[in-house]
Amino acid sequence: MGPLTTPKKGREVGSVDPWTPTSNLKMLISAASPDIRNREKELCMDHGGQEGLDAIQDTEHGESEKMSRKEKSLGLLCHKFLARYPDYPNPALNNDICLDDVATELNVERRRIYDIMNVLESLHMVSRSAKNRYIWHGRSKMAQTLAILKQVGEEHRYSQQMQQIQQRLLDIDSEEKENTEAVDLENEEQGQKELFFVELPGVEFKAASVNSRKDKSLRVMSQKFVMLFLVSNSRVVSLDVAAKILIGEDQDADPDKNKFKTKVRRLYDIANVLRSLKLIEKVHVTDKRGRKPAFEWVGPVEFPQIKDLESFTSECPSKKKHVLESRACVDNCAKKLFTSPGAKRSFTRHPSLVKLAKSIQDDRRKINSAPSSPVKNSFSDSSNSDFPNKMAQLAAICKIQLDQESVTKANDPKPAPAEVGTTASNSVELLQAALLTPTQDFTDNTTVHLTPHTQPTGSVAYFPAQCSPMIPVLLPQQRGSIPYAIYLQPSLRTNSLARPQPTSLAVRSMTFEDKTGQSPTIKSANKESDSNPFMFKRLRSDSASESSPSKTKRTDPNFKDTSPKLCEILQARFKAHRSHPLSCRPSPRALHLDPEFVNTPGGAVVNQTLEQSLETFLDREDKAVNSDSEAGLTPVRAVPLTSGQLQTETLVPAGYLIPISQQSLISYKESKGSGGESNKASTPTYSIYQTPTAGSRPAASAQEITPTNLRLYKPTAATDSPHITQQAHHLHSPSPAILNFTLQNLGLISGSSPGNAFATPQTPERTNGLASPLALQQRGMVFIKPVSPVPVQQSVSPHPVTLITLQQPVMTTPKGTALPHSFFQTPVPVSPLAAMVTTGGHAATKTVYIPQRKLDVATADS
DNA sequence: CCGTCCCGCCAGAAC
DNA sequence: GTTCTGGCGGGACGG
Repeated sequence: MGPLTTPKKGREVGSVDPWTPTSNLKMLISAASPDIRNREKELCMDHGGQEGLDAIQDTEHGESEKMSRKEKSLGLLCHKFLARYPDYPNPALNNDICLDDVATELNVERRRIYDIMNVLESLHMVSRSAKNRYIWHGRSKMAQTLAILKQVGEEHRYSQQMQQIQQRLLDIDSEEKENTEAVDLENEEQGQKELFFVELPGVEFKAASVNSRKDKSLRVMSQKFVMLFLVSNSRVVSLDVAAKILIGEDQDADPDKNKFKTKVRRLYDIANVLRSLKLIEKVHVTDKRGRKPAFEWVGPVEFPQIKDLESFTSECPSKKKHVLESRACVDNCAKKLFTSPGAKRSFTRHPSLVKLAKSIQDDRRKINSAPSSPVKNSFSDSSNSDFPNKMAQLAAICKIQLDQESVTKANDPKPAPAEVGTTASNSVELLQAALLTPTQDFTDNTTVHLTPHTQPTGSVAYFPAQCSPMIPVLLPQQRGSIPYAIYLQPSLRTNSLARPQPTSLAVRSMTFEDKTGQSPTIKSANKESDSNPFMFKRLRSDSASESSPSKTKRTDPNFKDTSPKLCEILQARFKAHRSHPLSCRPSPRALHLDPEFVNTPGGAVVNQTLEQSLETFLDREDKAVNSDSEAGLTPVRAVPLTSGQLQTETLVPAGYLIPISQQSLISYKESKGSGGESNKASTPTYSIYQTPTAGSRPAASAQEITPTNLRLYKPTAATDSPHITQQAHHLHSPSPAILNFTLQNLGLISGSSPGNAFATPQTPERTNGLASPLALQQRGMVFIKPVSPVPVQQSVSPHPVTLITLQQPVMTTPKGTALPHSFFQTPVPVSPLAAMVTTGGHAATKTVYIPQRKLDVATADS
């Protein structure tokens, strides 16, 4: 904690006060920065020179009471605080910050510390690790954070808003109301958006539990405020304009004066901290009206990282992009994902992962032993460990899928129809979905979490989450050769970034919960009604497009959660066939979960956890199916492919179609094997949870699973190999990258492959039935929603949707993409996630964004 | 008088 | 119930 402060001079030492150290720091700081100097001068240094030190000391130790207001200012306090920590802390060291200690040492009330911490947290200079604790990150994440904030700000059109507001103020002057129009426009366009807390890639995590506070308004406000600077050309933002923009977003209307005043007060609080950070300086702008207080950005303007981020954020997020673009995005995502898969490497790279792995394993053990326990802590760990697994799984899956596909195609042309929803595009979709989801989720809350790549864990989480959401929505179609993935966005929202991030968040937050077991059950039982309101909403929204963005978004998070869960669920279902409901602890989830943070608004949601998400996911699917049919939406149809694969068509009004290589197919293993029951049944879910994957073999599950599945699904496939599959994919799939990826994975896969629980169970049933009929489908199948039409599905579902089969393998069609999707889907949440993750650590985040963008785009299009 | 913004009440979330 | 967080706005301070 205090190391920084260490050195002190005699004087300080002499001074008994706790301040001493601080004062030294101050001194240093002031020396370093003019701003500070000035400030301090005012406070302490008045006398002059050398004395400054003395003065400071004196003042400080003097008494708190005596101190003038200035001496007690938040800015000065922040300086003191900052002086205690290095700008670029050694991550290896313990950078814990204990609020109590800080408050005591700085001799201030805790309340004040919160103000500082909230602003610092908004810049990711600290992250909350637990109740009274924060972890100091210093400026190590600053560039990335600013880059992201800039992007988010751009997406929100802050610069435009600022201009509009300025015009209003100036032009019309205060009196005219005309502004309203502008405002309205803004609201309309932006409306949804609102922001979310933007999270950063690596950081996050912290204590899941802790994260949820409802608002975090100061944090969000701080980020928005910073965005304004980053977005504006002049780098100067007047206080009133900033206040208005911030007010507008939060709540429209009027609230006026008081509200404005309050906002301004807060802005001063934030500004003081930012000034201490030397990111802004106070200035004055003079317009018609006169001189107004304003702040000028004096921090960094360009961020190297941006590229990456952009790739993630901007690209994906970009809302505007056309569908085609979305495609591109997808590809990008896929690439990223794949690359990440290169993952293993990445794994190795990330030390954190390695470290985590152990802990994760431990956690898993714990989890297994104690199903009910949530394990927040483990999450992060588990997540980390999962990554590799996931990666492996993905690879394995890819391979398997390819093999299967090849095999199936070659050997069995049988119709996959049996399977409910098979979608080639699964993997892709998943990815996309994942991406999208986040966005949606966030919209509601307004906080965007960026969890980018940096941390694998987090990324992992993201993917899954992302995937899950997407999936439900999307239905890949494999018509002929054209594959598309459709992403449904409930509502398109402007905030692309937000969405994605949220997803990630959700995932992390999800971490898991005990609930899963229950919820799943319930859901399965009631798929429609209860379980997933979210799902429905999403679906609806997507399909119908009506739903409010926020809702959708929320849903997304769920999805995310679900995604991993889905995998599990699938597994569970499989197992369910066997039957067992267990409590499940989702070890795997834990993996995903990364606690990241989830700042999302609905922190709670996050917590809900994987289980829920899974449930939701399932539900969604079901719902989706149902809803589609019921609502008239067209959900996805299962169309028999030549090979017998089913294609799902989704009708999603709002959704976007993204061409994907093949989309993942979704198959419903269960349907075959267990038939509809599984789907319906929550049982499966249970089983899922219990199963294996999650619980029992956390780590292994992911990786192993894949392979296993493959085997199970199609032993044959193995033989064939990817080539065939590939070919097929190629036809369909557009992205070579994916293919490559898959190929690689295949190779990888071969390597790893322990069987998975999933696989096993499924094997018997499915293998036979499924295999033949649905080569592709089987493999990849992820499933999806299907509409009634689908033959196979019926068993599963009429509910359609849900299906998710475990099958991971399927993916083939879509080539690379497909594979990935399948991974996601298939493998239990975790595995897929893992895959995602791998890629993702970095990519993941980005990926996420992409989807969002797509969504956005879609929306736009739609 | 007005820009700043300290201070701390108090509600809500987290234990 | 207690503790932690943090929204919020009265009203003081300083120019």
